[in-house]
Amino acid sequence: MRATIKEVAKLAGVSPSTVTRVVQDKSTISKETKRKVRAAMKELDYHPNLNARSLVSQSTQVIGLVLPDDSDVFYQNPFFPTVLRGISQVASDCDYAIQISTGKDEKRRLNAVKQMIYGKRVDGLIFLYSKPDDPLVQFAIDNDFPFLILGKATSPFVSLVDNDNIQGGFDATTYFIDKGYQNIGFLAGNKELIVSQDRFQGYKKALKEANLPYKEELVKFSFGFLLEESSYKTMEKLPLDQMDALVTSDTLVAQGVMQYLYEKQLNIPVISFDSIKPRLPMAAYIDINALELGKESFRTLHQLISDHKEKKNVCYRQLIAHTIITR
Amino acid sequence: MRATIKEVAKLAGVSPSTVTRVVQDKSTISKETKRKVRAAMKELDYHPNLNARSLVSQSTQVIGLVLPDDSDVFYQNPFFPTVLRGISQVASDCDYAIQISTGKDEKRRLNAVKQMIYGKRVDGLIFLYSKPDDPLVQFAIDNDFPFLILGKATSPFVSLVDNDNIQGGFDATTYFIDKGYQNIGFLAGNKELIVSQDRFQGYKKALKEANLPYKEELVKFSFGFLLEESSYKTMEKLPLDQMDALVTSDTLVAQGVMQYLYEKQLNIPVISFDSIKPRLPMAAYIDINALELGKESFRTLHQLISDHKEKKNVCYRQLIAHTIITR
DNA sequence: TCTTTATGCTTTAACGTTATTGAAAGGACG
DNA sequence: CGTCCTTTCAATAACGTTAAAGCATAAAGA
Repeated sequence: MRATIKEVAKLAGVSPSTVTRVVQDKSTISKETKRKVRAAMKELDYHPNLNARSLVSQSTQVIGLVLPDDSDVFYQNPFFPTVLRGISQVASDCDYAIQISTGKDEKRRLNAVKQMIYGKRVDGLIFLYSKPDDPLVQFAIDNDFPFLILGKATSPFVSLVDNDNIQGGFDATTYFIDKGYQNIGFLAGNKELIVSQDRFQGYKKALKEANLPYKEELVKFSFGFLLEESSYKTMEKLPLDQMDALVTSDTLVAQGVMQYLYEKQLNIPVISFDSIKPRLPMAAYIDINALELGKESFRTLHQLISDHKEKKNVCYRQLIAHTIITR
Repeated sequence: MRATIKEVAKLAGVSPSTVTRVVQDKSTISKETKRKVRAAMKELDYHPNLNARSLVSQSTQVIGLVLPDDSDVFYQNPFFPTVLRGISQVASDCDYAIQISTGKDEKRRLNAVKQMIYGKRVDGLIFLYSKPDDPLVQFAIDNDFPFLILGKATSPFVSLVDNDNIQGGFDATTYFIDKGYQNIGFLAGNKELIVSQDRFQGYKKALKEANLPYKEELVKFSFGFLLEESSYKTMEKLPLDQMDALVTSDTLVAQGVMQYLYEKQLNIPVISFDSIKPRLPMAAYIDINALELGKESFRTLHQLISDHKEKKNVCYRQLIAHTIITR
């Protein structure tokens, strides 16, 4: 049986609350008392019961991670483990533990989130996905619970951490401009996605600042369930002979593009976005720095949690810088 | 502020312990009392404080997942999210939550595990990796804490769930034998790994049962940090002209092999092991069923936890069947 | 000398739940 | 009519911790 704080107190010849004060190391305690208490803790191999602590202190030092549905592609994405690592690294440095919530369907996931919040099992939540009108996010809002979305905004006034896609599109395009290319194409995935829109916006901005003309015929959006294949096909519609470089918005798009270029024996330099080093021979890629995204998520949530304790109602929106990696 | 059990009791006109009994739904309670209590719970939107519950009941309904080091390849492996999904599915059906432990280095991860066990934050642990003399596993053993390894045995008497690699090697080889091939090669990764050994054993067993001769020259083990490349090179040492089919032990090995065959324009059918559908044009692959591996892990741990409560000291070793997927 | 202030510790009362014990009420049975 | 169950509930005492308030003692200032 594990030793309790009372036994430590008795052995050290002090009261339980003194042991607490030594553990917390915040109040004024004499050297001698500290020594005695620490010796007693060591001798009895004392470790506090965190449930008891959470019960009285109203805080758990645990955060919850809300994962997307099982079916979500996110799961197969190397982005996910990397973000997890980032969160986990900072969390463990701050002595926070991580609880995750996932499940077969939305009902179960909502249930898990309810348990976390109602059951007082976590101090805050990070949503590792973003979709409009998500009931789990809404639940957190309704309960005035500290949370943050890693991704796009789905409602006003929610905090979030995301990568700067406008800047990304800008940097990708500028990379080619600096190399002297004049006719730079742009091929993105689903036009409805904010990611695509933002990167496109960055693309246009780069052209404008370099005083290069925007040519509509060099821009295409592909769509379809199999993005790789639809991008392959969209390539056929682009005037490749008038293009000397191509910015793509996505790993899958890039894969379709590269496949096409390889088969047609074309040599157009391509830049894309990814969170891991792409296996394809691209000119360069924008590394979206999933690790830092994870780290900053935790830091921001941490801030949100302490703000919440002080009844402050704030909203943080952080954009994480990427790195451009050239071959 | 959240309603407590006392307020529910007062509203329903019963004692707090009666509310508990209604929640647990195990004792004999009159229909009428149940109705009143449930109505009160609903009206006050009551949800129990799980920390308080855990404190007194000495159980948390949470399990811990111990992930490997950040540096581990496992992280980049699609195996990981799938196993996680499997665990999570069954866990959520059993009303268990999941806490994860990972971190930059072993020291931090050990710390996290200590917090989980000492702090009474979880009822059991699943290790999502297996390596010899792991201090975290040893810690669980020393503390007589219920746990299970998803993977190979590292010490005697530890419970585990793993895929049946001997059977896998056997089935892979038999697949080719049934097709009429007589000269089946075997190429594995690191010979020291139990996985390689087991699959090799299955390979030999299949040959023997089919009364085919075992030809040592058709068997090679490659090794090196970059398994894909070393496998590519090992291919040069195999007498491919005397071989009409090849069993490989691993996705990465298979990738090197396929690359080699593609470049040399050779047409030797290959079979490999994987947890997702391989992108390469292989003859077939052994799907190691990561989802079921995860599910069974939780079920077994669940059993271990209740065994532990009854002071039973048992050791389960489950092997999960794979599926053979042909093109 | 008397008050103030700082230091160091203890006492007390929670936090919100559940397990245990036992008691009241009602019925069955000899 | 008393005894013995059953059923149904309540009272009480934990579970292990911390926050808040209070009480000494010693040092410093007036």
